[in-house]
Amino acid sequence: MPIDRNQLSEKVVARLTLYRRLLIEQFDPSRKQIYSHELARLACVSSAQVRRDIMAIEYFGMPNRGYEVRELIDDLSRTLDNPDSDRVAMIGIGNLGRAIIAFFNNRRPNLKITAAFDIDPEKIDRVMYGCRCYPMEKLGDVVRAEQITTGVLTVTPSVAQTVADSMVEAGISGILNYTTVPLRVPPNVYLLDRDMTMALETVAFFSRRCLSPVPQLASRG
Amino acid sequence: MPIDRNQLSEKVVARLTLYRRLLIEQFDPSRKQIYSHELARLACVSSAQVRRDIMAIEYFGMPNRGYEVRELIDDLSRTLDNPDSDRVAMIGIGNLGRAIIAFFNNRRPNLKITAAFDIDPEKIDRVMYGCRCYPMEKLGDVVRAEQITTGVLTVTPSVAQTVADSMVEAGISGILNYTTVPLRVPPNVYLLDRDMTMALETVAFFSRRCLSPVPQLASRG
DNA sequence: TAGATTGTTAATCGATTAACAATC
DNA sequence: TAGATTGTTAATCGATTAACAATC
Repeated sequence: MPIDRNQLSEKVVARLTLYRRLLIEQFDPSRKQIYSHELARLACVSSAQVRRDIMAIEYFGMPNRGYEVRELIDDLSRTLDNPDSDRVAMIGIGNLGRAIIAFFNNRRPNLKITAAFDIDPEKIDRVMYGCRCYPMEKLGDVVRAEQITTGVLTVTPSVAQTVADSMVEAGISGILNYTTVPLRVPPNVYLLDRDMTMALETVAFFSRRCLSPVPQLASRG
Repeated sequence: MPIDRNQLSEKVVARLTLYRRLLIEQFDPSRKQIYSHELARLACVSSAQVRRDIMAIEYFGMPNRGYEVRELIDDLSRTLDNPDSDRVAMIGIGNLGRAIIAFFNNRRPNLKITAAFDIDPEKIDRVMYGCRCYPMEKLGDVVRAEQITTGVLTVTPSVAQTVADSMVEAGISGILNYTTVPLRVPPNVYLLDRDMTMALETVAFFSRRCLSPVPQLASRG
């Protein structure tokens, strides 16, 4: 029975992607099995957390034997991956946009940013790290033609909401927002805000007292 | 009576920094008062959320009058700002590190990255956006000399934990982690993980769920 | 069998929402 | 005074933790 995607929370999905990466990249490949506490150590979470997350994708281990690594990776991929592979667009090619493209298209071949958009005429038609830059007006056309579902937003604050609106109109249903502007999107579009200013100000605040904030651990992602 | 910093959660602090920025940058400066629902609209949160957050810093508005903007900004600053201004270091000057330095030292004068560290000899002693680059071995000395409390980590995954350890040893008590490695830090050090890979994979996952054959247009405007 | 690990259930905790009373 | 907004209290919801039973 396939997993119900809608049952998985943002945090769970984020941790599951981490578990898979750790299993592939960091776990001793000669080992066939892994215990929850081993994975927990790598991911810096509790072992109960790991077990609960894995149960959420309906894969089950064996008492005192742990989890079959190969099977676990496969089940994680079945849940996390799109059969038709995701296409991602970068909107805004400033310093940050370029850095993110370089970051992904160097290291993570399974998650590729295929198109980029900017208003600067000098950048149009350039290709960086296998990613071509189009003029902003072409956003709708390219997104539809290449069936892009996800967009990373790094434009200047003043146009952030406007550009986000046209992304939604073009059919993008997931936005990773690196601008400093809180975005308003319809409920059927998934939005993740990664405001760097807020992040650094928050860290600076808590670093002063050398005391962790009261509630939960810092959220990953 | 001063606010107890330790009572404020990570999320509340993040929203408070956002409210302050919105009040300063986006709110009509001729208006003396603001209602919670106005601020809520700018921040894309509920008005109850705004009221609760503001109550957390023990500033109180008046029924049917709202909040005094000037007083509210001052009280936010009293809670959020360090009297001696925070000093931030960037550790690792790749594409991402440079982009973040440019981002902050251009736009946000009140939060300056004063020192950078890298192992590449070519980068040593260069100055970018008012931020000087030192060799990694000088980390401890510079951090102590400049009284740096906060660090942004953008080094390659293989050395992330080692470098984080030396940051902690140097006296840094807040780390903003942009690497893909979950870090282990002592409980008296505040850690915020901002793994871009996890973020993009999570957005890609949920954008699929939202995908509908006929994309719904934004209902607003 | 004994010990370790797994999955399950109940308890706890925090954050958000809803309902309401207070007040300008 | 009436209406709108504020602060307070109770209810709800979700996530995590703790205690326990099952099993290899």
